[in-house]
Amino acid sequence: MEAKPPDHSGTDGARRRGNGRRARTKTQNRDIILAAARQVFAEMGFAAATVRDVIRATPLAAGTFYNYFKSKEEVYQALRDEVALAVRPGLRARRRAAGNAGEFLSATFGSFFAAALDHGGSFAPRPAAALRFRMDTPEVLAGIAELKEDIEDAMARGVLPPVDGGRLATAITGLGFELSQDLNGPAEAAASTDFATRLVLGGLGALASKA
Amino acid sequence: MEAKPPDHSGTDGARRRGNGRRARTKTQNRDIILAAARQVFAEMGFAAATVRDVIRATPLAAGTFYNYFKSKEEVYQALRDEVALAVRPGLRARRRAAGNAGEFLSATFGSFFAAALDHGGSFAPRPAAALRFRMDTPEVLAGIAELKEDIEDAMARGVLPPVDGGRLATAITGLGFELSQDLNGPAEAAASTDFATRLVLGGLGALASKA
Amino acid sequence: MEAKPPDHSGTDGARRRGNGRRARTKTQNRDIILAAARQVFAEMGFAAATVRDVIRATPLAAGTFYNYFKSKEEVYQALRDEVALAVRPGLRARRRAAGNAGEFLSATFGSFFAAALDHGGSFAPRPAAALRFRMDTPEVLAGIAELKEDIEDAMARGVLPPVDGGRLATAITGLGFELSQDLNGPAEAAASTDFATRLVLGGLGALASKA
Amino acid sequence: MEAKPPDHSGTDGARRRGNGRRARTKTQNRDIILAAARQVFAEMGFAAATVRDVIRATPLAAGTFYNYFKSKEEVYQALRDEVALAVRPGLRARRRAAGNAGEFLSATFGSFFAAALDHGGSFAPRPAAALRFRMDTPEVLAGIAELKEDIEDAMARGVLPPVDGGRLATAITGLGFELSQDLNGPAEAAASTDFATRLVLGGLGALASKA
DNA sequence: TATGAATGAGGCTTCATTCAT
DNA sequence: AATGAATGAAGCCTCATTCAT
Repeated sequence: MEAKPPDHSGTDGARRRGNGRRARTKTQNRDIILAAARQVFAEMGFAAATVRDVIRATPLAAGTFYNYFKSKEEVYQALRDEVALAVRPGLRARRRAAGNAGEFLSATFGSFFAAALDHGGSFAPRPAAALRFRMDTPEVLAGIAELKEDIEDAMARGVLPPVDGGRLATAITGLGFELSQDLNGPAEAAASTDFATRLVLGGLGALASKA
Repeated sequence: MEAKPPDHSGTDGARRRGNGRRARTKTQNRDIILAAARQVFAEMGFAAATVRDVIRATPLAAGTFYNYFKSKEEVYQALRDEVALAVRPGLRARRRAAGNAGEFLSATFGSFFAAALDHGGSFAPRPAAALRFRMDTPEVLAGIAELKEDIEDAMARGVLPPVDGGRLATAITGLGFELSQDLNGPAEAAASTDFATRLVLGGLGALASKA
Repeated sequence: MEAKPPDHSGTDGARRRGNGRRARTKTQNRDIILAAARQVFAEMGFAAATVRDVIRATPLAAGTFYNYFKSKEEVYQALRDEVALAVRPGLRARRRAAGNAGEFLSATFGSFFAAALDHGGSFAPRPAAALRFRMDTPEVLAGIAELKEDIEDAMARGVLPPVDGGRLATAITGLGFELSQDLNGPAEAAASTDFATRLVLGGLGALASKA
Repeated sequence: MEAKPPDHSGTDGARRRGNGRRARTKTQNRDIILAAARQVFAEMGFAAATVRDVIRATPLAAGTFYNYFKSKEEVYQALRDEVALAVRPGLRARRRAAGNAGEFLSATFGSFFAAALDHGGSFAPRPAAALRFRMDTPEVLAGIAELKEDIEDAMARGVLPPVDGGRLATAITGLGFELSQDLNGPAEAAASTDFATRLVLGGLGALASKA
């Protein structure tokens, strides 16, 4: 129970005043943790990640995490909120503005593959145990939910034919993830966008003529 | 080091009351573990489940687990392989016998969803924190490779139109896994099979007319 | 989550077979923990002691503790039970056999000071923060409860006069503890026994003649 | 490093709404902490209480605690000293003025129990796991030393019989602390005073007739 | 083979304490 | 002085895995 005073001196005498721990402001630290969490969740998946993993991806001390979040889940929530505010409005807008199914789909797949590329292999296989995991990070789950909504909206507007919206969203999601695994550059992203868009576009026609 | 099923019932077949030597038939323990693992993974999700959880769902001792599997991942693999082994041979035959794209696709998706259903939740998402994951075990990877071969074979036979075979296989795989996550009964499996088959069928038409 | 295998090889090649960890049997380990707990509780008091403190006073690994007890409190219970069975029956017998108040009291104080001496300063001041703590270890609490019972029994038998039994037990307890703090040898124990016995004996007379 | 009461109200006397400079009178924070500590110790026991608990029971910031006290123990000491300072001078006077042993003892025990009562549970045992403890802070030790002096003085004056003065002081101390643990109101304090006084009074007669 | 106790790494969280502001 | 975020030691406990029997 007797805590020893933490050793702040360290081994480098240049640490003092100004660029020490006070160089990191409160808001900065929150962002540092969020950034680390995003990366860690992307790399090893939310379920496999531990709070310690997040902390380790940070210059901060273990206890500092708990000044900002009570648990891994709470970080997750914050990430959701953040992404919801930052990434998705644009995609939503494009989808909502889509005048036809092709625009809707190419916006969707194009964004998805672009994001996958940006995340530099975030969705790619891990070496761990030679297994391939695919984790739904916060933004992904939120994105799926939005996709579902947008599909329903598009159907209501006549932009998409009236097919099974839930399955369509699921199908698009699966297509997107699987095709994003092997992306190796913008050219492939474009080709995959084209492929997926046409596949689903054609499929929609077939589904609509029957349903 | 690879887990091998025990071949003999050992020396204490009379240990359990009531059914004599049947109580210790070979590979029984392996099956006990697999059954427990399937249930535990289904109940709490693969990521959240621990080896201990699996053992606890078993009448066996902790050490016994390691006579059969090296890790949780290996059990999972075995669970997957079980499906693959049961499903693949028949699937291959049906695909090779397919006279048109619809038969090819419905055989593929139908088998896949049936297997997913049989495996009662092995693929299904877990509540909240236990997010979705997917593992490509060797057997599964082999299954995907087979799909690719079969697609090429079908194209050569004119059963499928000449599109990008690699992407088509990938697309079908993604569609299959994603749609299999939410299956809740045979009716849904049939509906998903129908949906996926028509989607890809229509898509193939669209892709073919351009490519 | 990936645990590395514990290093059992150590640095001494003579560790193997026979005198390794299997040299400690299950029951022995339970006793080892109990003995360590008794000492730790006596040294620093139950409330201040941690499970880690107990483990550290042991050659066992941290996790082993939890094979035997769920918590500090559970050890405490076990200690109570143990002491109840081992130490106190003799004292009880002597008190119950006491033919007069003097015998009752000298048995009580004599046992107490002997135990204090045996415990080699268990009740003595700690250097910690220059404060003196007096903790009621399990045996102490149980002993106090028994003292109360025995007093009532003795009053019923006419061995003790009918005074306030609760306060008498408390008074004897306080006297015992305080006098035991400065004991430096058997001679002092005897002198303190004599002093306390006569003090209370005389006091009883005075209390009885008024009450 | 010793905690000193702050002497000035500082520069921001107008900081709290409503009562101007009175809001920041000197030593106010020290008293706030002491009051919070008294309550927290009473509620959860000294051992279980943490500095954080005390701070949380306060409107003050964590760091402020350390402007006044170095540790939990120091707060406890201050709490004790408070009593001692309030009680000792009067007690001394009464003891020195005592014309007989009864007056001497009832003054001693009466003051002690009254103080214990005033301190509302500071000495009382906590539920279950938080066991009893007693601390002899410098002030308390000084009080005991004073008792010893007063006893010798009383013996010299013939007010107390010539018995072992050291042991008598110790006995009175132990009696006092132990009986003070269970006090629940003024009536009990009076009863305990009466009980202890008569017990020791009678005991003194017995000890004297032998010694 | 099966058993299950032992192991110790490591996850989670809270704590006492410091220190820039 | 007062603040309160940062720190990291250390408590608690569970886990995967080993190994003597």
